Amino acid sequence: MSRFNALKSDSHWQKVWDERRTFAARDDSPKPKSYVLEMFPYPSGRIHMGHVRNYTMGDVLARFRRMKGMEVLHPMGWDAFGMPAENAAMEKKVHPGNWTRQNIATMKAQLKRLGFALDWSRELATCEPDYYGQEQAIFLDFFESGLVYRKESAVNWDPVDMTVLANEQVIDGRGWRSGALVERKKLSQWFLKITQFAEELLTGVQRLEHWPDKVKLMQENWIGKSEGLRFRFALDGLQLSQQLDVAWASNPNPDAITAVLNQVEVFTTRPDTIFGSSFVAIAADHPIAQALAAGNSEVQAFIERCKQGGTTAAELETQEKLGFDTGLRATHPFDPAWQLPVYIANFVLMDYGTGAVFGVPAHDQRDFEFATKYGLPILPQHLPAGIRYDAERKVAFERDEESDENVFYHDFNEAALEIKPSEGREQEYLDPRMEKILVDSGANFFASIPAAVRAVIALAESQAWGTGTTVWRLRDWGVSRQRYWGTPIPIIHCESCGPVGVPRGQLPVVLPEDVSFDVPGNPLDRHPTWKHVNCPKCDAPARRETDTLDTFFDSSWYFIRFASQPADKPFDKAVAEQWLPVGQYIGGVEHAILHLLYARFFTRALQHIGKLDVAEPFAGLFTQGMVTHATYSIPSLLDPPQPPMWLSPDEVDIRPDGSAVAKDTGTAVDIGRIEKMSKSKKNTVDPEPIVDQYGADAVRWFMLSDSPPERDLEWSENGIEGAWRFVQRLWRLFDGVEDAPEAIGGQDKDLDRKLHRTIHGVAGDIEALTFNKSVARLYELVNAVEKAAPSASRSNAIRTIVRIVAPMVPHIAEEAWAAMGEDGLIADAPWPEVDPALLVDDEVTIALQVNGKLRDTLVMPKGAPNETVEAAALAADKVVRALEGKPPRKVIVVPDRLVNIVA
RNA sequence: GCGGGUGUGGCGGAAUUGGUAGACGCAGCGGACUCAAAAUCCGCCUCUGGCAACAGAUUGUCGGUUCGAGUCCGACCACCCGUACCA
Repeated sequence: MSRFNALKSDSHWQKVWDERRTFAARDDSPKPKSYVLEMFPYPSGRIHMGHVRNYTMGDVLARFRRMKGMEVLHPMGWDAFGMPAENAAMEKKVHPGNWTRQNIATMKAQLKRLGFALDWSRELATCEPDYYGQEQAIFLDFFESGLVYRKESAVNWDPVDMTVLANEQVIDGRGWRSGALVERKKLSQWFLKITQFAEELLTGVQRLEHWPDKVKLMQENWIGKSEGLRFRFALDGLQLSQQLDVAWASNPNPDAITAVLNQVEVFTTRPDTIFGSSFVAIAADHPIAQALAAGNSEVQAFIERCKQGGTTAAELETQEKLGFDTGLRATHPFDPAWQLPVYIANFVLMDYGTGAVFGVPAHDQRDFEFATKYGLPILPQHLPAGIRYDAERKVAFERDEESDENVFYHDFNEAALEIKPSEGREQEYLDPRMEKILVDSGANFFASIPAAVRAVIALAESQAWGTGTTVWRLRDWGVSRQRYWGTPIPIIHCESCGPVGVPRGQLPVVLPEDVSFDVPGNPLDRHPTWKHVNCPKCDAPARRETDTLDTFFDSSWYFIRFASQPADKPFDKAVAEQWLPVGQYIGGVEHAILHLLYARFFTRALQHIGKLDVAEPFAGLFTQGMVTHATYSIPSLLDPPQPPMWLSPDEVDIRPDGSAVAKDTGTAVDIGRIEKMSKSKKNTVDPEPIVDQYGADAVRWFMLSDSPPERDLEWSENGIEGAWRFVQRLWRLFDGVEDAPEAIGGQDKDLDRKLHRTIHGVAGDIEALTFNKSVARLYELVNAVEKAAPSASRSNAIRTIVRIVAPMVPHIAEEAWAAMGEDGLIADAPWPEVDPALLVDDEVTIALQVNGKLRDTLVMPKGAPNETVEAAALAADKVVRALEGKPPRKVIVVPDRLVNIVA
C-alpha cells in the first residue's frame, strides 16, 4: 500500500489546474453565475494563518459551487497601497513600490502552494497605474457630480516631526517616533458625501437577508439616525459685556461677533428632559467659542487646551470632562427668568448636531460627570411608572406588593442614572410643566420616552421656537491623506479657477518614483517638480494636489474591477452587472463597519451617477473570526517611553514556568494580550514551513477543523498532526478501495444511510460555512466505513467520499480520482446526489425523565403513538425505581424524543 | 466612554434552535503488533463518591420563567473586535 506524497501531488495538480485554466471564470458561460470573494489581502510581507483561514473557507465554497454546476468567479488581488510600505521605506531604505511588489510576488507564490481555485487571470494590485488610474476617473466622476467637496477637518499633528500622524501612530497621546505630545490640527481636505446616502444605506442594510445580524446592527448604530429637536436659546448680552476684556472691546468687527453671540442653536434627542437642563455646552470650535477667543486670552488658552490629544473617538470620550464658563447666560425657552450658564466643553463635538447641547445631568452620564465637577444642579425629570420620588429626601422608592414595604433606591441626586428606563416602559414625568405638555398633547399622564419627545417637538413647532430634525451620527468620508504611497487625487489647484479636475486624457496621474523618505512628512509635497503644473482651464501656473486617497477608497470598488477590467474605463457596466452583486463575501469582523460601509456607499454613488445599476455590492456576507496569538515585546526603558520592540512567536522561547525569553539574547520578554495577528505587533505565524512539512491538504483540513469559522481562533500547532493523519487515512481508504460496487454486490443499509446523511449534511454545512461540522461528519463517516465489511455499499461510499472531500482537500481528491480511473478532473466533477429516502431513520431513541432528570432511554419505532411510548416509559425498571411508588402527577410526551414524568 | 460579540471537560468544540450536555478531534492513559521505534489497530478518558450497580454535581457568576434551560428573561464579571488616518 502506498503512502500519499503530499508535496509531489500538490505541485502536480496545481500545475495541471494552472495549465488547463481550470478556474478561469467565463463571462459568457451559460451556467448560473456565482461570485465568491474573500477580502483581498494587504501585501504585508508573507501570508499568515489568518489569510489561510480566510481563503480556505472561500475556496471550499467556490469549489463546492463549481461541483454544483455553477460558473464561479473567485478572484484574487492586492490591497497594495498603505502606510507599512512607507514605514519600510524609512526603515530599510527601499522604495515602497519595490517593497510592495516583492511582497506580492512572495505572497502569491505562498497562496499558490495552498491550491486555491482562483482565477489568477483577473489578478490586480491597487498600486498599479492601470488600477488607480481608473480609480482617478471615478473620483473625477464623483467630483463632477457634486459628491466631493472640501472642508476643514482635524488631524493628529506631531509638533516635533511637523507631520500628520495616523491614529495608529499615536501611542498614549504621543507621536510614535518623536514621543511628542500630539495635538489636533485643522487641514483643508477632500470629503465624499456619504451622508447624502445615509437614509438608503440604513434601509438598505436592514434588507440584506444574508448578512449577519450583528453586522447589520453595528452598521445601523454607526449610521445612527436620531430624531430630535433643534431650537435656539437667546443669549444674554449684558453679562457678556462684563466678561469682555480690553482686547475684545478693540475688536475691529464687533457687530458680526455680537450677531453670532446673540443666540445659540442646540440639538437634543431628549427634548422631554428640557426642564432638567442645568447648562448649555458648546464645542471648542463652535463659532461662539471662536468669537469669544478672538477677544479673550483665557478663552483662547482654554480652546488651545481642548486641542491637546489625538482625534480618536475613544480618546475624546474618555478624556477628563473640561468646561469653561463663558459668562454668557442662555434663557430657557419656557421661562425667561431661568438662566443657564454657557460652557465651552471638550466633550461636545462640532461635527454632530449643531455643535451645542443643553446638559441634563440627571439623565445623561457625561452631563452628570460635568455637573458634579462644576457644581451644577441635577434635576430628575422622570421615573419608571411605579417608582416614586421623594423630592424632599431626594430618594426614589418602589412599593413592594408582597411585603407591602418601600424598597428604596439610591439617593437620586447621587445616582440618578441608575434607575434606567427600560424599553417602552411608561415614565412618570415629575415637572408639572412637562405634565401639562403631555396632557395637552393628548398623551396620557404617563408616557413612554418617545411619546414625550414627540409631544415636546410638536409643541415647539406649533409655538415656532424649534423644529423636529433628523440627525445622523454618520459623518462625511474624509479621503485626503498626507502621504506618498496612495492614489494621487487627480485635482489641480488654481489661484483663479479653484480646484480643477485633471483632464481625463492626462490620467493616470502617476506617482513619481524619485522620492526620498529621509525626512518625515509627505514626499509628494517636497518633490521639486511634480506638483508644479499649469491650470487645465486658464493655463496659469498652478499646484497639483499632493494628498493621496484613503486606501479604503481603493478597496471600495475592487470587486467591480474583478468582474470586468477593460483597459479604457473602470469597468464595463453590462459585464460587471452579470456578476454582481457578490454572492458570498468573506472577511474578518474587523471590517464590519468601515470597509463594508464605504463599499456600500461607493456602489450606491456609482448607481446614483448612472455608471452601474447595482445597489448593494455584497448579497451575502460572512464575517470570520480572527486568528489570534499572544504578543511578545521588550518594553522601552527610555523616557519619554518609545514604543516597545515586538518579537514574533518564533523569536521567543516559552519556559516551563510560563515566562518568555528572547531566543537569541535570553532577555526577558513581556507576554502581551492575545490579539489578532498583525504585522505591526509581529504576532503572525507563517504557514509555509507547515505546508512544507504536511502539504496543502493537511493545512487546509486543519484550518477547517474544530473552530467555528465565525469565532476567533487562538493559533496553536496542536492538531495539525491529527489533520495530517486524517489525510493519510483517506489515502489508505482510497488506495485500498475494493472493486467497483457492481462487482462486489451486497448492501449495507446503515452505511448507505450514513453516507447520504453525510452528503446532505456537508452540503448544508458548506453553504452555511460551518466547516467544523462537516469535518466532524466526515470523521464519523470515515470511521464507519473503516469498520464496515466489504460490500457494494462500502465500495460506493469510498468512491463518493472522494467527491465529498474534494472541495476541502482537493489535491488528494484529484490523485484518488485519477487513480480510480475516473475521467477528467475532480474539480469539474458533479457533487454526489442525495437519496432523500435514506435521510430518515426508522428507529428513534427516546429519553425517559423523572422530574426532568434523565433515568433511562428507550428505543422505539419512529412515529410510535404517544400512549404506547408512555406505557413503555412507565414500565421501565429505572423509571419505576426513581418513582419510588409515587403516582405520576403528569406525563409529558414529546413524540420521537422524550417522556418526562412529573411525580 | 460608546457600539457589537464571545464564555460548555486538560484543550478546540458539538448539541436537531426549549427536550438524553460533552458528538467529532487534540492531548493523555492502558493494551496489541515490533528485537526496538515509527506507523497502525483496540480500549479508557467532565468532576466527586463507590470494586461495581449506581448516586450526586456540572455549560463565566447570581437570580428568574418552565414539566424541562447551554439555549428564553434580568443583573453582573472577564475577554475580544470596532470607534471614522492600521488594513
